[in-house]
Amino acid sequence: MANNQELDALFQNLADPTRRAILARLAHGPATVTDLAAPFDMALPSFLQHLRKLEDGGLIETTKQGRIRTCTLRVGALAPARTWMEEQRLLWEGRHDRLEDYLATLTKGPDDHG
Amino acid sequence: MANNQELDALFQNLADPTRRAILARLAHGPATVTDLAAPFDMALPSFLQHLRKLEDGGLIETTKQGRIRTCTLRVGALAPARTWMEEQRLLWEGRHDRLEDYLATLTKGPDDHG
DNA sequence: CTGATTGTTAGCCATGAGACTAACTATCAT
DNA sequence: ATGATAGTTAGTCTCATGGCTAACAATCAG
Repeated sequence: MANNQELDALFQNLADPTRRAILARLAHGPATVTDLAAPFDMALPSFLQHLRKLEDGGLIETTKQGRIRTCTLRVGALAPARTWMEEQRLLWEGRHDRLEDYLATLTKGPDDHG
Repeated sequence: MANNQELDALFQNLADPTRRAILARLAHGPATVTDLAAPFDMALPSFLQHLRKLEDGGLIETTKQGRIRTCTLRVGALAPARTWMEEQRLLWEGRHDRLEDYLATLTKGPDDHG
């Protein structure tokens, strides 16, 4: 099971549309900073902050060669998030059995003014 | 495909450990505000803000009966997030074919200081 | 060396998140 | 009515986020 803080950072990273778009674009293959930044109506330094967050969160890797920095997706970085969601779904499904049971206790309560 | 803003709010909601814990707890069945709040070392108003965020984000539903507010999970609320991740994964896997190709272009570059 | 390209750093600013206390409302029990 | 219980509202505080400009560093082309 992933650490709480890891999930915090992961979901936090995914909570931004710019960063999700970056990931989606990188999914098609590596790209340079300038190429990545082009579609966004945003100053470069602002954009770099997003890249840094993604890198800090382990979602991408970057390497610099000359003045060109190339960004690559870190496949598998999303795994902890998927795992958490899967756990949730299993719990929810397990709960279905008990739902009817719970509803029964409600109608048996001392007062239902409907 | 889910809207960007919907995903923003969804992932933002999941980026907090308190809120994830609330969801995990609710996965076992509905609970009242006080019951939910008990395990957290946090003032009630602070806790309520989390509940409100979850409700605003459509992750939970709440109903009040007398002075008791009962919170319930909204099953399926996580679906857009799961869908986005699944899309990502498909893209990544599709990319694998082209990875070797890409690496080939690198080694053919003007300079590899390896 | 000069200048363009590519990225980086530093510093500023507005906003929102997430916590708190204090005071309040509404319900239930007696 | 009184008081306890359950939740709410209002207002404050601090810090992180995400944007900007301006200036800088480093590399490549000529």
